[in-house]
Amino acid sequence: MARPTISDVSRAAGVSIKTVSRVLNNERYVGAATRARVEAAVAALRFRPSTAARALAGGRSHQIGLLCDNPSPFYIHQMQLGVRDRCVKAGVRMIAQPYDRHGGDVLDEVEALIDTTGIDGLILTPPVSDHDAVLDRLRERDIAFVRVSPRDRPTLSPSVRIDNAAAATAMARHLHDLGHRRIGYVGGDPSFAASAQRLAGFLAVAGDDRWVREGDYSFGAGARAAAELLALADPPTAIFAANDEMAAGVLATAHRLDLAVPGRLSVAGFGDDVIASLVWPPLTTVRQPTRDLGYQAADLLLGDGAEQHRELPFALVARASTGPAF
Amino acid sequence: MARPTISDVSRAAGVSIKTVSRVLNNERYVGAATRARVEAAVAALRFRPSTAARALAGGRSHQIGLLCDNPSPFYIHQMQLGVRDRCVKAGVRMIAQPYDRHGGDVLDEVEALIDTTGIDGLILTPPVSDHDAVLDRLRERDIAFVRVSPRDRPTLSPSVRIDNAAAATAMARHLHDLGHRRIGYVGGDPSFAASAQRLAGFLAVAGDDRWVREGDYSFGAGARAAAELLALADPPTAIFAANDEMAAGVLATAHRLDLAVPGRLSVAGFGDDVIASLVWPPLTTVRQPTRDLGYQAADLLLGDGAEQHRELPFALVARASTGPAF
DNA sequence: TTGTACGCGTTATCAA
DNA sequence: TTGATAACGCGTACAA
Repeated sequence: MARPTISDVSRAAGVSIKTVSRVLNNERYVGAATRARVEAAVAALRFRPSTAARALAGGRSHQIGLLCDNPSPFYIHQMQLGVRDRCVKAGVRMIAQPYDRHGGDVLDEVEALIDTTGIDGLILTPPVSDHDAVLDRLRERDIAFVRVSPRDRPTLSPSVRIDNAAAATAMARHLHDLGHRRIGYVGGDPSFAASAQRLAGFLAVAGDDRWVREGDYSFGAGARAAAELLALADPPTAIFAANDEMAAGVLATAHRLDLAVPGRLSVAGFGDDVIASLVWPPLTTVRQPTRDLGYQAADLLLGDGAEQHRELPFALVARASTGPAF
Repeated sequence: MARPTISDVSRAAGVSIKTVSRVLNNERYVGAATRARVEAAVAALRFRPSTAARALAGGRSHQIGLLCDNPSPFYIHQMQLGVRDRCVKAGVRMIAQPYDRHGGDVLDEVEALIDTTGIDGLILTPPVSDHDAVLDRLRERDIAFVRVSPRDRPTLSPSVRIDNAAAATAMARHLHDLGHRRIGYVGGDPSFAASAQRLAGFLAVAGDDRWVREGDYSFGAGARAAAELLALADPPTAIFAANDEMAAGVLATAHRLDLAVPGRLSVAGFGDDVIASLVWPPLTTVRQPTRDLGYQAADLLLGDGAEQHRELPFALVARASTGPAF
């Protein structure tokens, strides 16, 4: 039994092809009885319209793209799940496109995606959300897009974000409130907008950058930065890393130096709270609601286009072992 | 400047539309000079064929699906990257479809995927690789598919796998060689074929199942099983968990009981070796070459169909802290 | 409220 | 080795 087509449905329902099409696309001017008969036929034949034919005839492909690369697979996964959920509800297919921000030509990939699939819109996550060449091309080609956590050009497109600076400030203040006065900070990959925002938020509390070190969101970077910080004459009593993976690295170094015990070094992170709860002692983290970012981004892209920007709340998840250290 | 079409290319190259099509599809019977001229025009216009039109006219969509759900986002991510790489090389688009093995109707999702996108083939990862209803439907509809790590029906389709039993045996033997005589085991979600295979491999060395406990691949399951095992009158001196996340859970319990120090409890896992290196002490793991599984699966699907099955090697990554415990 | 005719961009068929 | 023409399955424009 081959795949049914609209004309099969129209025959079964005793109406014209066009009427079936109207029902499928929720157009007005269809009698209730007619609509019911068509819907019954669609269900009976398990008919599903061909994306290819729709794209060719109508100019809409009912597909959207999701461009993702991130140091954390958790981030990518949650983002995919969030976007996917809303796509399913909207009857649109998500084309998740993992890409490599180091190798490869992103601009070319994006154009290939647009040209071959005919996607109706695109969701960009960092760091493509600030890739000017890509953004400009999307504008030229008049492709709708939503950016997740962009740094620049706020009016260019709808976007969703969390307030990274405020989140980092909240964590720094939390550590300060616990009694910490020398707080170390391990920064993230500067190609991500979030990195600078988090650092700024941290400095708003810390004041100076004596205990600030560079990182790149990798475990190794966290471990190395911690080694450097803890070798100082006046080492920090707490270290806040710009993501959970680096925080795990900090913790590994702390273990090596026998400092990973309650009352000694406190370690905090920022992220999806997955790694945070796997390591020991469990990290205190600023939890980023990644899946919600996906929901909101998809909603903005699939919605009526009226709304422009959404900011989501973050959560500070404090855990026992981050208590005062002296 | 709108997207160029074949007819733009044919005009630029001074040949017919059909000839351009021949070049694009690597068909025979195209003169070398003609081919060169067409290729030049394609490059100049940055032409890329529309998937929609190709699918409609030719019956091939140049798209394949990848159906993934897994307790580990690392697994999903690596699998997507592996499959994607080979798809790019083959000029085929990967439609990565994260699905939810608990909620939702997988069979329906698969059919929707096939009907709407017209994919030419499908890669199934556990646990769909053993979902009989899905497999039967794919056969009925004559959709090519490759399974990753299937348990049953070996002749049904090409497949790629690792020898889970041998891997678990290797780890058990490793622990035994280190001097461990009471080795605990935390099993995985029974809906995954790998779980039974790994348990069998473990038992081949361990002999009896006194220290075997059930798990579901979650951190909490590992933590609970470890608490149970370590409360026994004759507790294990090492615990081997069926994945790294449960191993991290075991470790958390060990920390709570002050056993996570060299010379006390040794903990081993199985997985992508990412969590393994984030926790402390670092786990000894059997590393599963997930990205390679993706490469091979895609190669089998996109290849000439001659080869049927491939088995990939695993690696035992031993780390310092898994030494003898007495 | 419903139906008819046409075209979207590509591949398949068949002829040259 | 090349080219003309008819599909593919659906949405759009317009007529009824």
